[in-house]
Amino acid sequence: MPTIYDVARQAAVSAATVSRVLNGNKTVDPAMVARVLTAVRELGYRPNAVARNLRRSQTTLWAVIISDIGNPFFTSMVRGIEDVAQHSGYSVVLCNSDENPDKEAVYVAAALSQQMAGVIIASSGNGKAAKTLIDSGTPVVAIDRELPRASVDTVVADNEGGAEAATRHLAEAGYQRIACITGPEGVSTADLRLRGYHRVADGPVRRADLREQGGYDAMASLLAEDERPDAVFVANNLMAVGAMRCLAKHKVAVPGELGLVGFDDLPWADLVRPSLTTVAQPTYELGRVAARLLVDRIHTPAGKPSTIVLPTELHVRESSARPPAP
Amino acid sequence: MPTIYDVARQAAVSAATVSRVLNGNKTVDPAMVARVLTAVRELGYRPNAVARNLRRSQTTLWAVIISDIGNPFFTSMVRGIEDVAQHSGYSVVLCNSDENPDKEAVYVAAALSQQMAGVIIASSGNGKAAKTLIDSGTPVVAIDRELPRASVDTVVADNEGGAEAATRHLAEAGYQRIACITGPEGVSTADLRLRGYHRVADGPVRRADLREQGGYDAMASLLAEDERPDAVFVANNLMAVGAMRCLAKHKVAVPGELGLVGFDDLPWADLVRPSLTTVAQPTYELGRVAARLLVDRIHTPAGKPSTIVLPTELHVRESSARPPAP
DNA sequence: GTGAAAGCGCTAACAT
DNA sequence: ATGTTAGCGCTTTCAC
Repeated sequence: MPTIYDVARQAAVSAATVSRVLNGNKTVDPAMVARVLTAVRELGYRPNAVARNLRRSQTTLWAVIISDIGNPFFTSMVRGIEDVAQHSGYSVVLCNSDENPDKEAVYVAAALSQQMAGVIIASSGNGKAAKTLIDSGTPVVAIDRELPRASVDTVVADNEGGAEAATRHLAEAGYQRIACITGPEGVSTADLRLRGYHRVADGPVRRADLREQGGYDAMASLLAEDERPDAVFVANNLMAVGAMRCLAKHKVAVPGELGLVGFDDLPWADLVRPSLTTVAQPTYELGRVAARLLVDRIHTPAGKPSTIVLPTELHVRESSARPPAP
Repeated sequence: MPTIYDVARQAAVSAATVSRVLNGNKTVDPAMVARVLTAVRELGYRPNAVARNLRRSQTTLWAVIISDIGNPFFTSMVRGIEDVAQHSGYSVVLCNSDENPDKEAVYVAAALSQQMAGVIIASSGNGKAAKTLIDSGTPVVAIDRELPRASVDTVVADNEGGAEAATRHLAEAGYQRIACITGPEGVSTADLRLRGYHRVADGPVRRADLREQGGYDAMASLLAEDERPDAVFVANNLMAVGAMRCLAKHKVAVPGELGLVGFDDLPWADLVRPSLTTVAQPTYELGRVAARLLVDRIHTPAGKPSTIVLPTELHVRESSARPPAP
């Protein structure tokens, strides 16, 4: 790999001049610019970003730490982030923590030691890992999930309101005994959606990991209750799929015997049988807003952190239709 | 941020000793090790990975360049890669090229200038970008899609065989006029699956981008033919979803009026209405194998590249059921 | 407008 | 076993 000195020699200028040309410094003689550019092309020179980052003690990389790469919710969010990042001259590296706080800690440490320009994080833990980031002065934006006890820019959906709307929708359709399957305690989305549910209903509650299997198991446990619920609000899309699978397995008719609403839309919620009523979040927009906050924070490290709450939207489909009169 | 010299001063040793301790060099006095570790903790010291990378002129980072983060096929693959990487001491950064060769080129350039230890790539273009990588000596593994005109380790599924099996399945079910929707010319998966299809059938063919909308449009165009096909083999999962949407929109009964088979399974292929017959690939395994090849290649840069082909499996569901007798 | 020189933080010869 | 020293490739004062 040729270095900047090789280019300098080839173009018969100093390394400083090459650097200026490559960084778009306007005070360079056009003739020299041409010579440098030619030399760069001839040698196939590529600046060493590692050296540059060391010298500047910063990079143009963002770490985006998400908790489940298999969840379409996150992938759409990432798209939103990427689009803004690209426009603002940053590259995005994606880190998948897999709902595992240890993995998350590893990625946080990496972001730190790699001098990432900023981090967008949907924390799967108590935010302890994220705290190191913030303390170190790295610009951080929390997305989807709030960071407990941390003063940091945050972008979330209206979890409580969305959950309330979903539960109310079930109640108004005539369901009597509405249960709730939510995520682990301490994950802000899980707690807030449970709270929204509790504004309307007070049935049996299950906590599960936020994956399909968790939803399956939780639903199985609800079906085993003496007095079965006649509707369930599931606070996460993947768990809702798991719940549906469980209901299909146990031959429980949806919405005949049991009504179902999920939180987070799925790209194929309308194609499944029955089609799934969901609380949709503006995922792409969530990503865009978070990215814009991060850009601002990088430019103005001192400003006061802001929290932005985006509205949700209830998509009514078959799974929550009015139950047959008793 | 404290540097290694701050730690050295605090522990009253040299920076070299701190470095030795931190890198697990066994030839350090246990007493000094303790002193250094204490100092590290007291100062909250974190090694600067950028400086280390510069000095060692290499990193422990892999770039994984995929073409569509929204496709569950890729996310499962990435999991397989991550699991092996973690075991081998590497971290994975994910780059989403969005089926856009320009974006891909940007990420390839980044991987190069960031001195990535290796790259796993599912190229969305002609592999021109990837060529720069290989020429520079960066260890590269092609996954899912072959890199044309490049001698490089490769892991793919049996695209031709899988497509042949899918088409034969439709033919044996009694379908007479089987069409094919495949991807862009030059994308190896698209071309090979088309070839597999042609081993059995010779109906109308459409090429579309590999996304849902592409499948929708292609199906619409097939429906507009004078002589409508009575079955379609769709060479990609997302396009299959688009095709299903189109058929639902036009009220074409599946499998009553038209049989359908997709390539690449979907986590919810069994939940949609009708459930979708697919050619499943061992996605997770694809990732694991690619990662293992990359580890080997990093250790043995000179060895001869190998190509590994993993078998596919036909998952028969409702969408391809026998058509009603004419 | 251009070049010389210092230094980002770390590691690895080399010397002791 | 430990310290001294040089240098990875780049950017950025500071002179001229």
